Amino acid sequence: MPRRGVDYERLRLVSEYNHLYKRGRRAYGQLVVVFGQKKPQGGLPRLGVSVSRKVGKAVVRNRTKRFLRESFWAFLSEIPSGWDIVICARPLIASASFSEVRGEVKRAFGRLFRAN
RNA sequence: AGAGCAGGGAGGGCGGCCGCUGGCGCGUUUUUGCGCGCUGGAGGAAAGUCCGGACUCCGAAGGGCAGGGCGCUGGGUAACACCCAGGAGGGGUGACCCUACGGAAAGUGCAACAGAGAGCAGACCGCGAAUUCGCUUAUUUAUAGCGAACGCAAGGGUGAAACGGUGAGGUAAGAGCUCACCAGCGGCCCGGGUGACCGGGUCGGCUUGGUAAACCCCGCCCGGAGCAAGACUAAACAGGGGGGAUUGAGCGCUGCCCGCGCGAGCCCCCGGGUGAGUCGCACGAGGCGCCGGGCAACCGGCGUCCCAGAUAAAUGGCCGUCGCCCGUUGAGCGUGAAUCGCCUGCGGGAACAGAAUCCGGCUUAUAUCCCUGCUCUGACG
RNA sequence: GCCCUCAUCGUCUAGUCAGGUCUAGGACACCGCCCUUUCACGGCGGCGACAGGGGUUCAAAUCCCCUUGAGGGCG
Repeated sequence: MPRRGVDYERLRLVSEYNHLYKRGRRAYGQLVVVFGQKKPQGGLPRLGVSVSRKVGKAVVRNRTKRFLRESFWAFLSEIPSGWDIVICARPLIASASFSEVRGEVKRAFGRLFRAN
């Protein structure tokens, strides 16, 4: 398995999230909504995760975020470089297992990158 | 063996691969950063935010009113609405459990419906051969009967609640009207206890209801906001518009007053910009062990340990194995027979729940398992 | 994270502070009947709620405590 410690970064600024929500490309699923856009300057792919209180309590939200990050790392090699990704959880994800979440993210990524 | 009471504890272990995050060291790099190694990384409730503090700012934390909280006694504590010990009342056969448990003869208020009457109460049915009047019998009186006035509150009935209970005397009928005992209230005295209170004696008037999680009275406590508090650095926008007040105005920490402070340019609203980083931020009323004091909560001494610190926010994913629980396979074993236990194979399950300034409590949620002490019932000895 | 507010028929609300005439009132909606040739309007009647649990009280939508669910503010 190739080493993948370095090859992504995290989104940290509120303005970057808002920019993706307004300008980014979207892919809707039952459990998640994925926003994405290619940065003009390129670089490493960056991930942001958003889980609102509507999803559930703190335990559920934390588990959901871990599932989403784990899914992102699983398909990191399929993401073209220079993309910013935000994965938003939808309320139904609270009762899903990890394999279901991973499948959802895989399908959403497929739709998101299909045009490229 | 069954049922139960009280207290305490655990909240899966080990290993592999891939990852996340804090610290330290080394290497590399102009720096940000990156790599490697070592090491730390959720809970008993981290939760609800219901109390109490620490801490920070508001002026140095002042006074009064208003407002809020608490409420048997003694102790513990930084503090508490918490904890410990005790008292009283109530519940349970019992082990034990529960209690916002000051004051209703300081005052005000409230009590629907029903009922005669609901707070210095009242008379519907009823009771009444005393007293007065009328009528009937009747010459009149007496007697008897009926009705009314009047007297009474024992009995019936209403209600959540009806102004002590039982017995005797008393009376026309009755009534603490009188007496005995009992219950309850108040005063005084004696004894025990730090105290709440307990035990006993004596005297008194004969009884004086409920509600204070209604207002209130009494005693004690509380200034307000909250780490998104607050301090600093950097960057950026603007140097704007409207209004107020104009000399003891205005402002300064909830409402008012006093007091105090600032005080010539101030205040309020609108609009605009940045919304990045450092500190606060983890050594503390700290954990563990031993000894001593105390019934206990807890306190003191000594030794030892450093044990999460993010900021779109860290503990996860996959797998192996052992242990636990549930279901099930087996002409297996205890065993003679099992629905009981053990072994074996297969399948499934493992709760409540995730630190965000930090502590002490309370409350609520919690699969399963373990330990200690005690009670009741049944059987056997 | 910290600090607040609210919860009543299907919907919007009155009543809550000062507990009792509350088997909780009104409007819209819904159902049935009347009116009309029919629909609408109008009239009459009906259905239908105190978020859940406990406590105080003779008595709780109202007072107190806990839980649950919505909504808001603070950098």
